[in-house]
Amino acid sequence: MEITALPIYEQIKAFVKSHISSGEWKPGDLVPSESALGQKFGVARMTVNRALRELMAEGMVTRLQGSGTRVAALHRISSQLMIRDIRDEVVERGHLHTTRVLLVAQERARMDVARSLNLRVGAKVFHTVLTHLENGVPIQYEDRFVNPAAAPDYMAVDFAQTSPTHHLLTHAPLTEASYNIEACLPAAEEAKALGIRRSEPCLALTRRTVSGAHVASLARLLYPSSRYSFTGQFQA
Amino acid sequence: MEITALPIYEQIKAFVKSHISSGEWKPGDLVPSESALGQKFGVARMTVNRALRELMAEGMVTRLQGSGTRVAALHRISSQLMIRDIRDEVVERGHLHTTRVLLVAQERARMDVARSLNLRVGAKVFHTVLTHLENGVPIQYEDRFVNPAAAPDYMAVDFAQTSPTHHLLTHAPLTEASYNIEACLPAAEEAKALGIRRSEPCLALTRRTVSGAHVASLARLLYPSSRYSFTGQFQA
DNA sequence: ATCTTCAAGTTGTCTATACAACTTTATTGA
DNA sequence: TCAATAAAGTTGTATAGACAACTTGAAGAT
Repeated sequence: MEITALPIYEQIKAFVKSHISSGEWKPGDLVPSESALGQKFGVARMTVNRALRELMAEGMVTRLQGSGTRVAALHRISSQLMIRDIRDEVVERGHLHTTRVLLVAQERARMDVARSLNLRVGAKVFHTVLTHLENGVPIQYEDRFVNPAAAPDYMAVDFAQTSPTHHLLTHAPLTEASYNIEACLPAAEEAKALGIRRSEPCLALTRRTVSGAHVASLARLLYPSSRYSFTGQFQA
Repeated sequence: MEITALPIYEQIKAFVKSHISSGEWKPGDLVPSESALGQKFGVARMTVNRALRELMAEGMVTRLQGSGTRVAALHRISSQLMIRDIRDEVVERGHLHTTRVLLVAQERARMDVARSLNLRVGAKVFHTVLTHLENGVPIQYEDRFVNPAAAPDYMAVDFAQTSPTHHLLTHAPLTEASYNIEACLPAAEEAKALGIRRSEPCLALTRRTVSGAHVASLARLLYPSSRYSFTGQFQA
């Protein structure tokens, strides 16, 4: 006896999933057609359609109009990645978050910055550099350029209270983002700001965010490997 | 004149998205109800339902039965992460993929390996070490332990032809995975195998995969920072 | 042999309706 | 005043059907 009767489309999803993860239906195999499954379960085709459509969105199957539904060859798995405030992250762990502001300035865009922000060389940009500390220990060095058009009030923010990420997320709604993660050794001033040796490797996350018509921000976030790593998990 | 007439539900999604990303509808605001949007667009409620349901799956809105649809507070953005074969990745770039096999052995599990694979200390495990080369240049050092229960034929694989990832994905359907990304400096033998200096930082991806009831594999993948970085993008 | 055409099967979208489940607000009753 | 009830509005699920768009393979024509 079931405690909670799952909706039919969920039952169908579970049925297909179980055949896939048991290995009975292998990558490339045809999954029964919508009408076949509809008959089998005694439901309308639209119900099966929803089940298979959601399985496709989850990357379990591929569908081709006119051809059929097949078990996906790649186990593409989506992990819920968030662009989130490191302040929230620290607080969530029950720790103390503090900030050390190293630079708040209005500058003229160098070529690389201008290209990333989609501005002309020499255009006004906001530039901030700061470190985020967890219980007094530096865990992130944040070097950020902001497009004034996307966040005109950025310079007025008290970064001791409000993180750049928080201000941007609330004042420049996020529409698109791209990132790059690499390993590197810190430059002299970065090592000094983080309180680590220059030989300690770091994760460098470079992120470019778009808000509406503007490229809002270009950030380089540096994490000492001894104090931070990216982690995640997915489930099929 | 439109070249391709988007499906109505896509048009509705675009309509709602544009109001959100323009900032006109702020986080927490009520989105018009399904029936209201249905009337506005002159379509059935089911069509609007699909649009809003997909927007919820994308994290743009939250929905509460009986209450309504609201603009999501957090811009949660999901990125499609893949567990894929590095061989495919290289071939897709139009380059030559080769493998250098350094170790294929049956061993007894050390404590850390046993714990990760959910086995007893001293249990039989398969252990492979190899480097993946792109156009002759080493780009990944792969150190992997495999649970014999999940992939009994693993030792018979010709790793010059078939990558460990490929064999595992096809013989031990993936149900769950967790990963950790960190920066590190290579050990002596790793640096040697990759042909880099010991001072060159690397990305280390540690991945644990589960297949059905078994923990299938524990892999440590090492990428020289000068030759590889993780990259991705999302779109709201 | 090769190309064309056609038929069957499949997925993609949309409708109009129905009822269930739930939330919120207003009304009623004690 | 407070609690219970009712009503209105909203989302969740499911149906039976319809037509469009597309793929595939078979039959037929050249």
